[in-house]
Amino acid sequence: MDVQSVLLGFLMRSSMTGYDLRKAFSISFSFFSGLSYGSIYPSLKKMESKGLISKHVEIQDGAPNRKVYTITEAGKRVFLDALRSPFVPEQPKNAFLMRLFFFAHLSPEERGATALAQLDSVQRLRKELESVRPEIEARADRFQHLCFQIGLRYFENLADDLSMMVEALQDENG
Amino acid sequence: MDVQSVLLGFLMRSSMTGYDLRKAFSISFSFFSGLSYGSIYPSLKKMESKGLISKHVEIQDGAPNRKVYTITEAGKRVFLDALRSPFVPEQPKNAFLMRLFFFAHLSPEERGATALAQLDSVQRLRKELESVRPEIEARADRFQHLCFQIGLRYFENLADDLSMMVEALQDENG
DNA sequence: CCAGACATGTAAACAGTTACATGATTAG
DNA sequence: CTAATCATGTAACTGTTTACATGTCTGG
Repeated sequence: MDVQSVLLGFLMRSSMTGYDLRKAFSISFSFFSGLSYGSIYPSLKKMESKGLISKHVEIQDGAPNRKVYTITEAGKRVFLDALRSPFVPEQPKNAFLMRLFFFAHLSPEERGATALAQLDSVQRLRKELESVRPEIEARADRFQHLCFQIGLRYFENLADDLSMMVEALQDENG
Repeated sequence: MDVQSVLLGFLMRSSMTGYDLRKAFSISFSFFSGLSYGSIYPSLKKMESKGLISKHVEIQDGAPNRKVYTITEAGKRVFLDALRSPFVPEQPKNAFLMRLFFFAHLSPEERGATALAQLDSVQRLRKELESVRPEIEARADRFQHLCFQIGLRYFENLADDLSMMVEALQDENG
């Protein structure tokens, strides 16, 4: 799903500025990496020129004027088409699995330390996710609820795999 | 882990051509998406100019000459450093989760069909992975073995989540 | 005879991140 | 007083895919 479709999706709910969209994304998809302004603002510009969204400028002094975007009928059609289109299943590039693949080149100590570091960071992400759960679920519909659960389970499964590995590696260190 | 480090990793095992490297990658990391020539050949050129690999040309007639690359001592150091470097935990962008997030905009039938399609494609990937298992494990060390198992389990977990979802959506359709 | 493996590479296009540039207001 | 939040945007860079370009050999 490309940036434009995601932005349209959020605009289905309510009109927003680029700044707001970034926040909405980073809250709702806290298990993903964020969306940068460098990709949001150019996308909004493109979508406006294609007539998928319309802009309303709120004059402010001091701060830059707020540009509030609203999805148009054409935009809604494009969004729904994207949502219905068949998708190609994604295969994730996982940096840890790639490292693991070459683990034989490291010493037992280095392997243990690397695996432990990965486990730690996965646990940290998982706890972070759990801590924002109430905030997310407060405004989530049942699908968004499910989405969060699947996202969370992904980290839980990964953590399980990694703890198993850490134990195995510790055994070999004695 | 970037393309260059991965290529160096494979060259640690034996000298190869760009063509061979692509095959090695697509076999070993069948649970990831592949590596294209458009990213392999330029990477090899860069690494050669940095002295990380050296080239030996085998003249062939008819077919283009084979350019066999061998990792240098400098290349080995760079590879090992990359393997030991602390990594940033990755957060996957999962297109299906993004769609799921906006599922409320679809009809119950469309939701069912979309989830089923995703389940199908995950199952297909999983079966494919299972079918190449013997081929992979024949030449794998124990870490590569583990790597494969974790990759496989990722798809198994995903399939479990999805079947649960498909059932839930079928219930709502009656 | 045709598909697929072997083998190399470039160019254009596309997506996205990071860093830069600017500056007011507010909460601790 | 200082960090964070609000608010916009551009430019340079990096990485990657897709399509183009070329041609032989081998197995079914």
